[in-house]
Amino acid sequence: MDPIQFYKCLAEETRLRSLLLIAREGELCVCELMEALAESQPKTSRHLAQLRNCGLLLDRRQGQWVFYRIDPALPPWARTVLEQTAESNPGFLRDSLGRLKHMADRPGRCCPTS
Amino acid sequence: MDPIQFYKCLAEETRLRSLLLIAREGELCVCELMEALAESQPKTSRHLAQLRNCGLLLDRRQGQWVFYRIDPALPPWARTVLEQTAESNPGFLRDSLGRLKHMADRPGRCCPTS
DNA sequence: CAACTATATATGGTTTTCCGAATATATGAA
DNA sequence: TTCATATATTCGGAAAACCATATATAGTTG
Repeated sequence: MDPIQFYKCLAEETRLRSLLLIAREGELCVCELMEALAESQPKTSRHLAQLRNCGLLLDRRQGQWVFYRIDPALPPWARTVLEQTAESNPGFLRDSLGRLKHMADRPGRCCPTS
Repeated sequence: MDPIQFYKCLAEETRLRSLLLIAREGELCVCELMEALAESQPKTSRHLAQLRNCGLLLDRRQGQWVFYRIDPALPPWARTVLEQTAESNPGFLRDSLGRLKHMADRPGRCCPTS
């Protein structure tokens, strides 16, 4: 994991929020992230694709939905960075978490999360 | 410290190398960083100014030289991020540290470092 | 098969970032 | 004051990142 590429991935709101939300929730699908972030579908999808291409996220398809999770191969130092950021900046995710909690009809997971 | 602004600062080679070198050495002047990074004077200076304006670095003038150090007000989580990055990516600074060690006529510090 | 939902991608344009070159400022020495 | 060194900043252009819109693909349901 190249540090520069890693930090470029974190240096944008949609991507950083997505990463921290996914790290916290274990797994989220695109429509859940759209709701949590209050962003358009193409924008959400595009940034998730970038995070997958850079090796930060893995995806799995379950029916109509695609669920993203942190790539377990992500090096420990990078995980630590994500954890520190989330723990020390609770306000950064507050609104997104609120919208996620209140979201109706969230798709169910068929397979246990990590 | 806004996480997005912080990560934008880290998402560029000259800036990330400068930060990690300064964190490791305690204090470095512009000409030392130019040598370590093998970059031009305006480029080096411009990125350092940006890091100072964002609250990551402080500077002090000593004679003809300007020494930069990590701003002690930097929140602990951000320091942790820098430490983790440096510790876990030794190769990232190898060449720069080599050039710094072999640099001739490095300016002396008059005042004790932190 | 058609219709619907969820997701992905392509296109074109706007904004941001980055850079080199030139110039300006500050300090120290003569 | 003049010269020399170290650093900062300005300017114009090039490159990269980002976005909204439109369209394509995949899966589900009927």
